[in-house]
Amino acid sequence: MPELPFTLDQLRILKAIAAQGSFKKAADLLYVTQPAVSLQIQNLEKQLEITIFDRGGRKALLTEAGRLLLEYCERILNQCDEACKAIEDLNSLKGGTLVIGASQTTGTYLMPRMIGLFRQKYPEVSVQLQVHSTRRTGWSVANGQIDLAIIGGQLPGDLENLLQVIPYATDELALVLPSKHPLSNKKELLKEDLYKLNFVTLDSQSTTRKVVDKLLQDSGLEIQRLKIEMELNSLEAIKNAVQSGLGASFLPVVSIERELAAGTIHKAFIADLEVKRALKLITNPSRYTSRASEVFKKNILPQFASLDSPLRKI
Amino acid sequence: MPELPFTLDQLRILKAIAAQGSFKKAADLLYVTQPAVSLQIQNLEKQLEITIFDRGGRKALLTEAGRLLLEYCERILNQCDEACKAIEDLNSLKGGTLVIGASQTTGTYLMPRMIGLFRQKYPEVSVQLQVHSTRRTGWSVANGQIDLAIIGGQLPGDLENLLQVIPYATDELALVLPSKHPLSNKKELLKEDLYKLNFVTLDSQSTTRKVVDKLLQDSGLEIQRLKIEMELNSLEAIKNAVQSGLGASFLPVVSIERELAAGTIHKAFIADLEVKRALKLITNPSRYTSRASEVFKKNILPQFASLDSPLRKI
DNA sequence: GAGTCTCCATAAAAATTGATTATCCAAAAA
DNA sequence: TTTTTGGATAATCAATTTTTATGGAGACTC
Repeated sequence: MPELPFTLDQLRILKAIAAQGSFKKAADLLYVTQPAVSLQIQNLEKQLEITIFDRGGRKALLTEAGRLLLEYCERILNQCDEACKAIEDLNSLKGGTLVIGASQTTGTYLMPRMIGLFRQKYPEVSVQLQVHSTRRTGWSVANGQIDLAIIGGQLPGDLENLLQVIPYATDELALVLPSKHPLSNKKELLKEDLYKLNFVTLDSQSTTRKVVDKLLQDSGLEIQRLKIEMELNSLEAIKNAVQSGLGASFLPVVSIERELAAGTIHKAFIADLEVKRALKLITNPSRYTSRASEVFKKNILPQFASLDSPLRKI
Repeated sequence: MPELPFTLDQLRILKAIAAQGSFKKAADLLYVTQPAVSLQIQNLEKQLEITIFDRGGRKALLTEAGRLLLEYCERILNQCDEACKAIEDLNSLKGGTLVIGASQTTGTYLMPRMIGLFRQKYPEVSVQLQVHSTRRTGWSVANGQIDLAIIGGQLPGDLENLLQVIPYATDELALVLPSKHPLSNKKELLKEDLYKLNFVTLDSQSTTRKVVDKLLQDSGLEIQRLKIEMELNSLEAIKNAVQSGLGASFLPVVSIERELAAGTIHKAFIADLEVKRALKLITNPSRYTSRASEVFKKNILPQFASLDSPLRKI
């Protein structure tokens, strides 16, 4: 590993002298004394074993070696300036990348709106959204591939301790029926009515599915008695199936806002049963938090947080 | 003029850490202690107001800002390395340019051989030859446009003192006749025979012409009695004129070697008259001497110098 | 899970580097 | 000539950097 034969300061001085044609003027320009520039140039010449300036006449003129060095000097200093600007932009959120993680539901129905808001405020920060399972998202946050994420499922125990988990919002999983289903006229269903329905569900690996199963089970239902018409792996597909009258399903309300408004899907109420899950914000406290990430968490998320979230208070 | 927010040393350290994935290993690589590395990175982070490394785990990982900076860092350091190499090449004569000045005669007949020899030894140094009048060449040397030059005439007095003038070689100006000229049979001519000749000469502005006139005059000849058939401004043109039988001329022997060997031109000897002029090497002592110029003067010129030149002794 | 190791941070002391003031010298300008 | 200007040099002084020594936190080992 070779020693560096010059410093940026020396290059800066070299450039100044070349521009001003004089050691003294360069010194004035750089707000140092003339001996300082003299010594630095002498050091530079000694270290590179070249003569850079002809000091003979009234003006300090570059030698051939001097001209050669000046060329590189300008390039190097330009790169330095550019680097500074890039860093500044990053600091002032005029650049950089924010990587956000989310589970299927949040990623599909919530994040686009949030990211839109963020980009409106900081159009020069590029945002990347990664939709993965809770588990995978958790690991990505842990090893820094994702800056922050919102998940709806339960993290593996080891990650639970490693990451910072903040309750963020409550996501209601509504029971939805085809709008022309006989039961869609009843004001309120009973739990037992569920056994009469044909369900279209997410596949059993899905976090959302597990959450729903667990909540139903906790409320005293025997989930093996529920009839499952089919298992699909996309919420959109399930929505279409329900609208086509193929069956009922538990779907996040955020995912069916449009359909409810249009009346193509019916949301049913069940006595003594609310299927709700907590959405959680996860970050990695042991990692550097980018400015963009910070701002997203402080300014964007709270606007979508539920009232009981700690994020509301900020 | 903005302060530089980082030093090359810091960039070097940054690069080393990024490459090694560890502060300690970087320290070892750079032959410094680990705290030195730590502090420099801390300074860098403080000055740029960014976090560069996540120091959490086993390895030091770059943050987004770190990666951004590293990119510029590599570019900058590469430019530095390149600059060093270019300078080294210049020092070791593996690059650079040598600008040589010469008058018409030397430039045409002597320099090409010298430059050939030089380029054979240092093929990577590009050589530029500028053929101009003695006067103009002198000024070019004075203001540094030419590294060194060989002239055959007299410099203006002021330049004479400013420049270093070293006798370099003696250039004989031979009286040449058409080979079928009646006088070309005589073993030796008398001075008076010159009055019988028709001369083809360089134009009267030319340094060589002035030198010849002066030497003839000094030897007692009345130059206004010499018959001048025509004045041309090119030695080659004169050579052709002489070969065509149009007249006689005084020409530098170096310029007619080939013609003498071929017998197309006759060189006459004149009793008690030798027309010789001194070729002189001129350099500018108050200016930086490039390595190439140095080497040319020390190693190439002597091989072509006459025995009485100081350059021979080197 | 206690012990050990590794790696980074920190504090104080030592060394190196760089800047300044005060002259000096040489060359250009008057 | 004399004066002026620009650069070199020397000694002092200040700042930065490096080192030594030490502490603490996380990661492997048994």
